[in-house]
Amino acid sequence: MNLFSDIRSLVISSLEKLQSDGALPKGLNFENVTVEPPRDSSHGDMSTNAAMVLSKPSGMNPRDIAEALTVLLASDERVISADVAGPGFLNLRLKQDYWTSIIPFVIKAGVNFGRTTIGNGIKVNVEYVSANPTGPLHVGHTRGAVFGDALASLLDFAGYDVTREYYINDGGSQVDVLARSVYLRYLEANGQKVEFVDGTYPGDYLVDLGMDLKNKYGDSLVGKPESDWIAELRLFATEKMMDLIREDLALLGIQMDVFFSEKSLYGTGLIEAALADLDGKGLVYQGVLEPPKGKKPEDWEAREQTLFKSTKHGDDVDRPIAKSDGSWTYFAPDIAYHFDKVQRGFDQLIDIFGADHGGYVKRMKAAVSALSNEEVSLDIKLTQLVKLYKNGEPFKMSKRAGTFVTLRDVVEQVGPDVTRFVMLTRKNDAPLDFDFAKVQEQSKDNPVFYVQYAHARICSVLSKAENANIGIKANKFETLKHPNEMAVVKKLAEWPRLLELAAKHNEPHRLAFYLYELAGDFHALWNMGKEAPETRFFQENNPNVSSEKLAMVSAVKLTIAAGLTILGVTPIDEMR
RNA sequence: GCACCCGUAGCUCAGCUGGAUAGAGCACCUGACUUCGAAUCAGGGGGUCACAGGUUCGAAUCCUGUCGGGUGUACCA
Repeated sequence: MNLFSDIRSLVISSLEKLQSDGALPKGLNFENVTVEPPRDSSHGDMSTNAAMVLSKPSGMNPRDIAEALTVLLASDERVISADVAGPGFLNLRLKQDYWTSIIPFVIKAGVNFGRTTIGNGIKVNVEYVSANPTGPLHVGHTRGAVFGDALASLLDFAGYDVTREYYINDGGSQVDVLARSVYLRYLEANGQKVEFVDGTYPGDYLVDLGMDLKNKYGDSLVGKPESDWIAELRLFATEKMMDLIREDLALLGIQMDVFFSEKSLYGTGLIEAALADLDGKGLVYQGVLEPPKGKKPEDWEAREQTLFKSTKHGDDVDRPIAKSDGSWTYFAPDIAYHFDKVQRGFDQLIDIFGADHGGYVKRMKAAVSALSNEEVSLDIKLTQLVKLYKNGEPFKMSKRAGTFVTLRDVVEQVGPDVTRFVMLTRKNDAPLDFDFAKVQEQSKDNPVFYVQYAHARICSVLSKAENANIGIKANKFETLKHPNEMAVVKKLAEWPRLLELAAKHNEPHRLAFYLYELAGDFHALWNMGKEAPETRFFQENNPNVSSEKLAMVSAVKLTIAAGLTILGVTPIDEMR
């Protein structure tokens, strides 16, 4: 139930009536006609731009269209008044009982309030995290993990058929580095003194793996050449690391549907098949790239490589898919991976990258565009840096020394709910400050708390009412009249619309901001009960009025719960 | 050099498909607790939406250019 789309339907059907009456030309496109809450509530309850967007295509004055439209709209039983304002805005005031009809609907829908079918079962693949399997997830991965997971839930709620996917980069040279690092730990377990040089991973999360290897092989690998153990250790270490990463994700309540191994693309003909597809479209050639301008020309050497003509699909330069020695670049298996996604029948692909991978956006989009004949869309969302603080002081981390802040560190300190919500209080492409002290603070300064507190307050008053045997009214809300009460009810009515927009733009942070606003409207109403006792939700001597107000706050509670659930945050009943 | 992201109140940020007088929070000032949970609320001051052009009925939003910040820039993944 979306009151805004209901009224939009009314506007559209009224426009059609004007057409059949000859007051408006036929063949107009109504796609851009919107019905939305006006910025300033003094203008009315809902506002439509119909007259303005149809002015040019119909060749009519916007005010003339608006005037004709008001007559039809004003005759609808839900409408109190329809006025033309400004250049041709049409402002509607709607009856109180139309707004309050949302309340029983919310109560019936529960945490499914706002669930829609606009996704229409479209198959969407959301790929996120996809961290190298060389260590535990750190705080930067956490943001991508939370964002991707919330986005996946949001799309699911909006009626898409969602697959959550993780691409394991287990095919490249960083896995050799991992294997060598584990080998060093193995030597250490055998009593040798070792040094972690040039690019090996010094983190102590590999100590246990060294011990495991010692238990398995004794000292039989000590002093053996790399060729004897590297393949075995690669496999062993990546499996262990993926176990670790799966555990880390589970701490945040994240469960992937698919873990896709890069390695599985090698030696199976899949890379060759993807590149053959591009070749068949005339997009692969042998060539030499221009040197990049403004950067270390002294290192530059002209090399002939296999290139993908990504410029044909919007990229700035063509991209190498094979090195000069003939082996694949990183891009080649990535092309094959996205080819596989296309072949699995997804209608839309979404990749979540860290902002430091922004340079790959155009080439990946070019690849998907080429591979799918422009039929599958790829949206790439970049998540910006997370800056850590503790009481306002920056929190240093150094990957070189192996002392980075892990996902586990964060979740164990502040809990999964706080971690998730805070990560969503910024738009994905804006940097985020994460202060360990602040996010645990129980004050208005902390949006997680503020929203949870509203939910808990409602639970508290509902349980009081229950003890007094006062129920929740199911229809006919006649006493909800105060502007602050109506503000809350109207806010509730906005939820389905907001959800659709958030899903359409792939922006789950909008839910977090909405919940903060809804909680604010609720807290304001609550406090009003001090000065105006007749607005209190629970009034023992007036069960009828109470049951209406309690129904309203129940609806607020359920909407908060619905929103938090999509974001992966548990609503809390009590905070004492 | 080029590409992408960003520039909105003193600070941190929202701002919907281009829509009306640009909004929150923090901080600052003033007020509200014998309370349906004051961990909250009400009110106040605070803006050249980086700058300059353009598109149009209308621009923080779209286009071009300039300035400033971040990220990335051919045989790493």
